[in-house]
Amino acid sequence: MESILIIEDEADIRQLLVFNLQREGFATLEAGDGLQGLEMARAKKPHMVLLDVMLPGMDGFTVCRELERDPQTAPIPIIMLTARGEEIDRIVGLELGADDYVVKPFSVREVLLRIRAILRRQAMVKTTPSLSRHDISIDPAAHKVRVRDAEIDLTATEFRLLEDLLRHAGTVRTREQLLNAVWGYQFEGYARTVDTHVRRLRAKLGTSADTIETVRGVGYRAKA
Amino acid sequence: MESILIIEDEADIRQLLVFNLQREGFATLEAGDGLQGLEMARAKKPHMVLLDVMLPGMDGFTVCRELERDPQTAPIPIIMLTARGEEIDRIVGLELGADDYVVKPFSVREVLLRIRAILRRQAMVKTTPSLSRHDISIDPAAHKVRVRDAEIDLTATEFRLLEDLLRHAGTVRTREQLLNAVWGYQFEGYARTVDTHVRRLRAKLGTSADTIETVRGVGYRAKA
DNA sequence: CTTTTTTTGTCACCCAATTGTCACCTGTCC
DNA sequence: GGACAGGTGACAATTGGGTGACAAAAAAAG
Repeated sequence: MESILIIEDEADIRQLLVFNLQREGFATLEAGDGLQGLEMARAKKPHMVLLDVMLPGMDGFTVCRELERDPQTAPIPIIMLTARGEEIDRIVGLELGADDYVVKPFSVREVLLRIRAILRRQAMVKTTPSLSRHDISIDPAAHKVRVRDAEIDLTATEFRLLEDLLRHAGTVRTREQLLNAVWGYQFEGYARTVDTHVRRLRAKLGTSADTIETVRGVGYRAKA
Repeated sequence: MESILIIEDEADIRQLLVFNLQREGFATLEAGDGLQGLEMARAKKPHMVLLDVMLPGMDGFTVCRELERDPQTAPIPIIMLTARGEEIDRIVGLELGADDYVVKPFSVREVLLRIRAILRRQAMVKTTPSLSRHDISIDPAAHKVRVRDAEIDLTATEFRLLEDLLRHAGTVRTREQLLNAVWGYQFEGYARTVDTHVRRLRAKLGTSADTIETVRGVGYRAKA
């Protein structure tokens, strides 16, 4: 679960954020001043920091700079909370290495949107590498598949299925596992739906169809 | 070294700016009234102009307009110095082509930050390369698009959409990603707005419409 | 300022591709 | 042969994207 550290001296605002973030499924950490926040960030390595600019003791800019300086905490994205909407604050904040800022008074929705945007952006960076097994190579970013240099057309589901099998090449994947990975956890349906998709996939793979092996009584496996 | 022209009649303020800018490593040019400033800008082609609104003779707005009109000086960014903090001044100033403004009395730090911000922004635009894929070439700086040597007219949104797609040519972009990149992260609306804009974009691209491919169940992709 | 034009975001409808399901077939292993 | 697991063809339901229309919003013109 994603943990978020809130560094904010006003208890009301902290409460508000904590309540809403938890409701949205985030774990929260709280700090009432800059120094405490800095220490907590170092100790707990949260996935994100919401940082108020106006803080007693060490101000938000300083905290931000410190977080950026420590290689341990530098990768943690920071969203600045600023009371004044002046351009100057924005520039300074982003120059410091903050990833985004929200101007107070903010709507909780806005904060959530930005948190999600940043997390998504991060998730994207760890882009899945392309895979090659035998004559099949897939490029998840482009969503393209080539069999022996010929590009083939797969539907979205077929693509995810093939990707999962290749990613676990050499390992048997049960229908259950495939349903979870390809269809998602909430999928409740006919287990043999998998069979149908494997069939369609094999048909499109043509001569390389045998890359996907049937393991009788267990599931399917891509040749290692 | 970056040279900055200061057009300001009050000697004290000019002094203050000159002193601080030089300390920060900028070269400075000075003009005490509008006409002189205009001439100096034409003659010296500074990298930036700090322009007071209230000037004897020719006022700042007029100078600004003149600078914008002359192709020789038009690319030079202008920061307006205004005594009144009224919204109207700001709008007029920016409408005239000024890049930013600072309200007097200003802090030197603020002015420096804005100068740096603009120079950084410029550096960014400069390094934004123009793109070409297949028959389409776009020039982000000039905001122009050519399809097979014929210039076509795109709206702002269409342009950003095309730019994003081309910049990620060969990679599928989900509607979500496009909304983030083209519309901004705070956009929360109908995801299929993207579809409509893709349609409009394709219509304008004419024969090259197929450069933008639909990846069913995933998103859109520009041909690599 | 008001009016006009352009741009933009939504929506409803349509059609085709995709998908899940089932009944039936085939092969394998006992 | 019979039981069982998986393959297969067919098919209906669903989904996803294209499209035209439209009103709100923004920009430009007067």
